[in-house]
Amino acid sequence: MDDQSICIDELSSTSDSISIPLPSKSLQLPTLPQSLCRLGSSTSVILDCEGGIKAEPRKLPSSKYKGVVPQPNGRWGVQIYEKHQRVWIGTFNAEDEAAMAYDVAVKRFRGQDAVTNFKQRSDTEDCGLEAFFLNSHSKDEIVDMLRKHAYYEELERYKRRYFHANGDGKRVSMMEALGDPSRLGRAAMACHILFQKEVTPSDVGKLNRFVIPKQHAEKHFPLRNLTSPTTSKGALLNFIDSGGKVWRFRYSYWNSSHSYVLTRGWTRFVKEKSLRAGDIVSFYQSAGPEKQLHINCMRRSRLSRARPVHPVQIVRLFGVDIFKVSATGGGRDSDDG
DNA sequence: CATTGTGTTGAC
DNA sequence: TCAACACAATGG
Repeated sequence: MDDQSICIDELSSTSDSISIPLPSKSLQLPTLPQSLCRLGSSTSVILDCEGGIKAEPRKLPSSKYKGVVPQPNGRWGVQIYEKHQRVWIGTFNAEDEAAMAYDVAVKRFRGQDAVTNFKQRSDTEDCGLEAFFLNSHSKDEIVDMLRKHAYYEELERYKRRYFHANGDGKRVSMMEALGDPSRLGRAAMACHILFQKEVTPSDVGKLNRFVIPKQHAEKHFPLRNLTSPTTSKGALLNFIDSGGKVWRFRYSYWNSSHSYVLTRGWTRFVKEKSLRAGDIVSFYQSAGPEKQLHINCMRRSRLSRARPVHPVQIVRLFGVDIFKVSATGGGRDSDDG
């Protein structure tokens, strides 16, 4: 039951060509995850083909990693699927290297919370930077880097810029880290803010409803032509929070109070987020064909107390809120909420 | 020529 | 969506 009947033709004198020695240090891969040192690629075992001398059908050893497929020459191909179509990520000598390439691709294609082969780093700053780097490039660009085995080189280059600007130990904002404004422009397009609201006591009370200011509702959530299933009872809208969790609310118009509201599911959100009156709830939408809606909330703090919530520009990127404070304001900006 | 990565199919 | 398989396209 063990085998997948892996028979490698050893007809040729080239003993086993399957186990590829890791290219000692082909590229300084960033701290290969510990978890990958198991089983390895020891699939060079030759299973006895009972009595059979017949030439075996060269069966390629399948990879234990997602998105990784064996190549006839013992190398490993990487592919990801999107919209019924395969996107080829490239070929790699090491199976682990291939698996990591898939992880990079899948994070770019499906977001930070996508299923990956390896456990992702827990370093917040590092992850934030990589997320930013990833999403500052198109999918094509990322795929190109991976194909050319230049992704980590490029990423390190980007990080060096960041840490250099940060040389004296002072923290800099993501804004500054970007350096290239055009990059920010493109990245910011990935997700833009629709509107914010300071929640009222009744929004977090027992009514299980959140009132969306009419102007914002009609502008961003027109009930008429929503793509979601819309009935007389309203529509179901999905929102993704900063942790990648999906929240589904019923969205409808209450004739009695002439207001647009989120109802079913709202209390659950309030409870999990420990939402309190005065907190700020923000709504975002990703650009592109997806138009995915996002929701995020934050404790009333310096931000909203100093000002009536309005004057601060916020761009939410990849789970990170980026605050652009007017130069005339505090003078220095700071991230780290 | 070696190798890539596309065409295709069938499972989940 | 996904990988297994076959093999045409690729390019050095």
